[in-house]
Amino acid sequence: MTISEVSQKYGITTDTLRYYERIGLIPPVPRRKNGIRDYDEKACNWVSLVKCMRSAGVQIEPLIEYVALVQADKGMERRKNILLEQRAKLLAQAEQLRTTIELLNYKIEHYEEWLPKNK
Amino acid sequence: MTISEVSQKYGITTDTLRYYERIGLIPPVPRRKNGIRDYDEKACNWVSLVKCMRSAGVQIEPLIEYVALVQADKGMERRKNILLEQRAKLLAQAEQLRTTIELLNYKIEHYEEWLPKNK
DNA sequence: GTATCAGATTAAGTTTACTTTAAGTCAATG
DNA sequence: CATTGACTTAAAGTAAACTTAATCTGATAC
Repeated sequence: MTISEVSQKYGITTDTLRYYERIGLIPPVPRRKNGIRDYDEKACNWVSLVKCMRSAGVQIEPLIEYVALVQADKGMERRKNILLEQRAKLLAQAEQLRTTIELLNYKIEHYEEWLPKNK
Repeated sequence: MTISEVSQKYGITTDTLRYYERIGLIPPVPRRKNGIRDYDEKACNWVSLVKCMRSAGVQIEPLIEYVALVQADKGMERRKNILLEQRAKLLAQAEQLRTTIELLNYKIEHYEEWLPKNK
């Protein structure tokens, strides 16, 4: 799979895909002889994982550490801890989101009452 | 209320409070004769609102527009739309968060199974 | 009365996460 | 066989949201 196909499939620009690889957010992608990237299933799965994490707002730094540990096939405890830490953050974020959505619901209702009367 | 009291109350640095005011994210705060800010209840409520929105990830730009409209006491329709737009974004974000938390749950479980056996 | 400390302003600097630019390679098409 | 278009790298640039630095003012502590 070429980089532009992967780009299309996951909605990530080719620039960003190369950037992710360069900084170690995804492991090195297999290449053809001429140096052109040829994403296999494993590489795609990494892209998919990173896309999921990033669009939830997981930071790049901890992900880089995680990816490096998986590559080196070590640090199982540490890897689990990274996942636990990130999940904790996302849970807190979800809670904050809930609160703010409630507030917005309340405010929007207020406008709903007000607008028909005065318009 | 002084700026440092407000800072403590909401967990926002004084620098950030001044920054927010400067860019119009909160309306001008009342001052004492010597120019020192004296937050009244209204000002505090703005801080509280902005804190809530910002910690949920609502962008500054739309909030500035919203605050300006409220200040000018106009654009009710537009104001409501801003709130609707932001709520829609937060709902989408909440959904993405849910997906990613699920994925993390799954992965963490996997480590939970694996670790006791091999450690 | 002078030192220190909260508060003020303006402008420049920082961080995170990309994005764009510059410059080059290579395969295929007209 | 030149040109088009996708691919490559390295380095510089950008956007959003603060943060820090430099400098100043005025009130209270010793």
